[in-house]
Amino acid sequence: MPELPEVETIRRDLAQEILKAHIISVEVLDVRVVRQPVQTFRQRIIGRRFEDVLRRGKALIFPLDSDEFLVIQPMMTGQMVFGFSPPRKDTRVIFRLSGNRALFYNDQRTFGRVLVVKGLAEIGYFNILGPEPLEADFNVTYMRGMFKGRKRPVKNTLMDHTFVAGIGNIYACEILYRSRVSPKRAARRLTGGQIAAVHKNTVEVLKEAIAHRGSSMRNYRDGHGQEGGFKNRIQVYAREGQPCPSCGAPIKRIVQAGRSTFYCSHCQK
DNA sequence: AGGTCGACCTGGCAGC
DNA sequence: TGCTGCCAGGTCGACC
Repeated sequence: MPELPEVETIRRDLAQEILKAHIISVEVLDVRVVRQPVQTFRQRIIGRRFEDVLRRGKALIFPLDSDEFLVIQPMMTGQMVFGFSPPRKDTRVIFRLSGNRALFYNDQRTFGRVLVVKGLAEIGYFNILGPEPLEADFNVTYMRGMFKGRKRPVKNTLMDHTFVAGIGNIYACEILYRSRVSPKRAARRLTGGQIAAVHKNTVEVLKEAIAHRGSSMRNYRDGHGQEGGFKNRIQVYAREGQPCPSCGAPIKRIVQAGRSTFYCSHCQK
C-alpha cells in the first residue's frame, strides 16, 4: 500500500479538510485494526479536536487537543478518505466529524493499525525508523554509510526502514531503474558514482511521485478517494515482460527477500 | 548481529 | 460457474 508519496498526499489532503474539526463519534466496524482496547480508543478520541496532520515514514499522525496522538499505519491496503460517502465493505472505522462530515478508514486486508497514544515513543515503529529521505540529514554521506559493509542487495537495503524511512517496493524498483543500478548488486559493491545516483534519484522520484499524488497500482486512494497519477510514470514496477523504456529489452521479475523486484537486466548493472 | 522468512488478511485474476 | 493457486504499495517476531 502506500509508501511515502502516497501517505504524504493523504496527509496534505486531510490537512485541508479536518484541522480544528471535532470528532463527534467513532464507529469501529472491525476491531482488528484498532490496536488497543476499543473502549479505551473510543474514550480517548471522542470529543477531541484535530490540531494537525503529520507524517513520519508511512504513518499518519494526528495530534489531538488532548495532547495525545491518533496514529494510523495504513500498511498494504489502508485508506483514509474524507467525505460524506456511505461505508464500504472494507470500511473498518468511521470518524464522524462536526458538520455532517466523516473520515473513513478503509482497509481490505486489515493489516493496518489505528490507535491513540500519549507519545509517539509508545509505538516501536517510530523508535527504529531511519531518517526521512526528503530531509537534509539524508545526504550522500549518510547513504554511503548505510550501504557500507552491507552484503545484502541494494534493493533490500533501500527498503529497510531502519536505514531510511518511507521507501517501499514500488519506489525501490523505480529508484534503481533510474539509477541504472541492478537491484541484485550488494549494497557494499556500489561505486561512488552509483551511490550518488541512487541518492539523487531517491529524492527526485519521491518528490515527483508526491507532485503526481502517488501511485495507484491497486488499492491506493488519496484523502478524497481519488487515484494517484504517478502510476502512468512508472517504468518497471509490475511491468514484467514489457519493453524497457530505454532499451526495449523485456522487464524482468525476480523475488528478493520475499518481494517481487522488477528491473531491466540490460540497463541496470 | 545481519538478514531472511512466515504470519497477519481479503480479494482479484489467470488457468483449468 | 466454479475451483485452485498465485499475487498484492508493510511490519515484526522468530529463526538461521
